[in-house]
Amino acid sequence: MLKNPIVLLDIVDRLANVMRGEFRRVGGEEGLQPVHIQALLFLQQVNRFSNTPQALAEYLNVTKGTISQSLLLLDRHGLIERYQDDIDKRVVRLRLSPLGEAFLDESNPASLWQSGAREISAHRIRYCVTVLRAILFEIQNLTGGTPFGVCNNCIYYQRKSQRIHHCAWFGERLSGPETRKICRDQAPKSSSLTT
Amino acid sequence: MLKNPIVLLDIVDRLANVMRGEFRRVGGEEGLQPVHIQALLFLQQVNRFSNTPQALAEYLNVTKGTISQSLLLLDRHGLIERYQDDIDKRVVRLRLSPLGEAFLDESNPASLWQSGAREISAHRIRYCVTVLRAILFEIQNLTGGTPFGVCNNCIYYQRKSQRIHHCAWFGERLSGPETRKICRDQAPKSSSLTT
DNA sequence: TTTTTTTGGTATCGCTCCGATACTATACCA
DNA sequence: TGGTATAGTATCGGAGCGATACCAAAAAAA
Repeated sequence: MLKNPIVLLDIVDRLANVMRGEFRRVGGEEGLQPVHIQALLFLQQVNRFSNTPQALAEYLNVTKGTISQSLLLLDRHGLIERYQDDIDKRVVRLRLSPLGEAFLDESNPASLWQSGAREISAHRIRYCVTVLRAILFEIQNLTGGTPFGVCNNCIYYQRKSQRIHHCAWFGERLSGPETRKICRDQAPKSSSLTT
Repeated sequence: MLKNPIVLLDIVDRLANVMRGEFRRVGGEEGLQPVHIQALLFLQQVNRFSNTPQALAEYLNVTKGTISQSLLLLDRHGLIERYQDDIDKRVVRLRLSPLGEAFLDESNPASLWQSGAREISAHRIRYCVTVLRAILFEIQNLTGGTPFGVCNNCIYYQRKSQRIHHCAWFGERLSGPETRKICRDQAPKSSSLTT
């Protein structure tokens, strides 16, 4: 059956279009475009190894020049902060400003999605996440794209004890919340679908 | 657990961004933008009740003025045909031209997605489709959006015999292939998740 | 019927995303 | 130490997109 994947693609695309419209509506009050909302959501969820313009550009699949302009606008609006990396002085680090965090908290761009998914069980959500992650990872392999993913789903993630988390790739200890954030250098474990 | 839906939204958005980039690549050779590829794919899959600019605009979540320009471009490229509706003379009907069909066949914008989903079983794909459809339908209810969906998943779809399909909404007989196309006036059956 | 309102689509304008290119500064390497 | 690669910025042009105004046809109202 060749057509089912296409049906899935249709739904994914349409959901994204709907959310894009929602982001436009949410951001309109602040003069923000959908892409800016996506950028803010990215910064809300990315870990401290991946909060750079380059990573954001790859995540949103745009060029670094493009994202540079978007960041300029977000900076002018006071929604993000940019600071130089200590070690590599070429690298710019990004984070939400208090204003940016407040904006996300108040406007909650994902609230429509959350409402729409309210009746879906956590198990079904997780199932979909697993399947879509597998597709995304495979596509990233095919196109050579950066394999973004959640930290604790990575082969370099090590849980040394109840409270000690460690990344074998960057060689640094991780806090508990950090292990649930998005990382750009992710090498996912072989997926273990539950059905 | 409030965060899992957000994770799913992230993946849906990112998959859409990746495919958007792929559409840009595919369409670039013909001078087409991602939105034009999406429009062609829509026309490839929509049924004869829903092949209008208005429906396409709602599907892609853009205004009718915007989609009118996109259709103008596709028409200039000879990829679509526009013709007047017999009954309501305000309505413009759309269809892929032979050139448009050939373009989709040759370039196959969804091939990357198909490759990425190759290893996923049909069952898992269907499962995801069902869940995402439920979310999409719920969101459409909340926003008052048009409930697009596949014809044979609609409460107005009636299978009168092995080969006789009927739509109780439009009051017309349907061919077998038609029942698998997208319709804009869809009222989905209560979802029956298989797990 | 005639008039009014609604609806589907088009045309035009301005804004801003976005890719492409060129450029700077830092880091890495031989 | 000089050459290359990389992270980011600046600038330009093309094009999507929303907003508005407009037209024609249908539907509703009077």
